[in-house]
Amino acid sequence: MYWTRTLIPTTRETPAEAEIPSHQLMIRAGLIRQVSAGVYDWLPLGWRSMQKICAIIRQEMNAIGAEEIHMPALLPAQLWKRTRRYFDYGPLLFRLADRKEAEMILGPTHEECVTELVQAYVRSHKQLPLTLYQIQSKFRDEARPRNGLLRVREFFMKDAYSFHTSLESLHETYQAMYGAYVRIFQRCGVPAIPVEAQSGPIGGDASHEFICPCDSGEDVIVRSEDGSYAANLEQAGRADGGGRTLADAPAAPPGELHKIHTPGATSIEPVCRLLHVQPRQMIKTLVFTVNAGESRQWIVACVRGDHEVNEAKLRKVVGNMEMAEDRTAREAGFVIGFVGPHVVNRVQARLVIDPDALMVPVAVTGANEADWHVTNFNWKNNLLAARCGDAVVADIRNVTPEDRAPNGAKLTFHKGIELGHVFKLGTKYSDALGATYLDEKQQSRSMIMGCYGIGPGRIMVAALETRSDSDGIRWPMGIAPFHVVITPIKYEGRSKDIADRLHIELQERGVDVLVDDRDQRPGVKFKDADLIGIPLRIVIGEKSLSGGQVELKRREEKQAILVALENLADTVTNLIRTNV
RNA sequence: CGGGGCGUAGCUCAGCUUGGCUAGAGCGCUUGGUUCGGGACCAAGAGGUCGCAGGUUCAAAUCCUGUCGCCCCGACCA
Repeated sequence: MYWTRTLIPTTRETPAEAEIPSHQLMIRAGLIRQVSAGVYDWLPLGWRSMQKICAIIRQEMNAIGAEEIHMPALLPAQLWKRTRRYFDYGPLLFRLADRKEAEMILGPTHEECVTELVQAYVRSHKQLPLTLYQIQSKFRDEARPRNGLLRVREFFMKDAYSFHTSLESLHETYQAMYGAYVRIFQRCGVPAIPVEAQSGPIGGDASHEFICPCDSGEDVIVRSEDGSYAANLEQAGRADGGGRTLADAPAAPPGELHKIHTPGATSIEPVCRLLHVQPRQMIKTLVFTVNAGESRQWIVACVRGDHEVNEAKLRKVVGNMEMAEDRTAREAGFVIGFVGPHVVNRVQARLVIDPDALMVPVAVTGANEADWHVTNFNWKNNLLAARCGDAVVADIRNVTPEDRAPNGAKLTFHKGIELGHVFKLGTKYSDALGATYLDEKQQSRSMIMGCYGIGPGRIMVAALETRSDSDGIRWPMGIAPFHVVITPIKYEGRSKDIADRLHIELQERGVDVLVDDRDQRPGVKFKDADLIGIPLRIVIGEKSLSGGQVELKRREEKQAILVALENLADTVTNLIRTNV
């Protein structure tokens, strides 16, 4: 391809709205252009890279026996109502109506669609296992799209779905996927750490995320120092998270519950400042609700003042709850901002106590009265004596750097970008949509499913975030828009002839070549070549040409080497083959 | 959804506080010339509904109201 025949709108200046490096570079190098919040055009360079990423994904999917299909992005709402996700997915779901007022959605994921497809044609255990995948646009009406391609409303996703007659078969495919994912990220040249993620209905090791460690990431992963344990923050367990019961509450020291005026201090920090206590001496009390149809159950969750409630862990204890709405909670008698555990003496609620909160012998906590807290709170004195029955002790908080991994090792925290997710689904969708098969004994059974997603756009973001330098992008060879950029100092005369010839010669060897045929000063061409980050650059200039040579420079190295023209094609193809 | 910020040339921004005559700069673009190995220089040009609507005023980019869009922090979400 010739530079003047394509569209590579590089810019010297960084657009104001781009904050993270990958976003700035994608715009400056002319990879993408924003159309609206979280919606982007893919320009030629960006699209070339995207297609290479997708090609790698396809090869690895096909290699483990997954078969590509394509499903629509536009889906009938009806299908999603059958699994209730139409209601459960919330405002993240794009909803629209067609001209007949029929409700439609834009798919944020395709479990319903693929399960419905499979139930239509697969009836026998002889047809299973089966793995189908697609690479396709997904739509999510994100509350706040941000950070360029990191969080967007329309994006590509590779989503694969597998169907099985047994957990063993599911596990086999899961392992194959896991292996394929490792190879995909490796071939794309981005680091990706598999971490334990929330496991859903099957439990155990049923879910892994692949995270690229990077400061711009929105996820937090926790690793043990010895590298043997890695999980996302939501999932991360700790060495002493379980085992305690109410009976372990520290004995009651002497002293009465003491009310103290704390006007306007509705959170831990101001209370600590006002009363000169440490967060770890406080008990943080949060109110959640479980809405089961018409009935509503209140959940009061207590963690130590310096800890955070982990909603996923709490959900495992109490079922599908959510943070209580401020107004309704107040109406029910919770003085939001000043709630203490003993509120359960007044309002019917289920109490869940984190072990560390339980072990605070004398605590400061809310007085259940606006602008008041209490000191000298003790579980045995002030609560358990009366209401031991409904309370449970459970690990419901995020781990902190002070915690130890389940295996006892020290923990480290990293931010990262989620690139992919493998997940054992179970029978949630096959049950809801009737995806059943007949087994050898003519028994009808629900298929067991797994699902496996990758965000190709995020792979690109991760590559740019982790490899760029102050001059611009440094594409990994495997996903670079072009392998080589040929930069004639002057695109005329002998230099032009050689550039054109090399272009053909390299292309015939399957090399992707860009010739900078612009009538520009060399400095401009060099700066642009660095910015768009093509891994190899061939400079054709009088200096070396007189000796029958051209300069070959790798983007990540400062120095160019001189290569004789007749050896160039071999040298280039070798470099491409040996570089990822 | 809560908080903050911004919409002026293709891009980055000034002008707005204190209303005033023809709305500016740099980059980019066009033409001509001189240059030519790390974002050249000279000259001449093209390019603007000042986001949109309404209001105040003799007069609005500037003040007021509404609205749309975009960005950031948080909440939500995987």
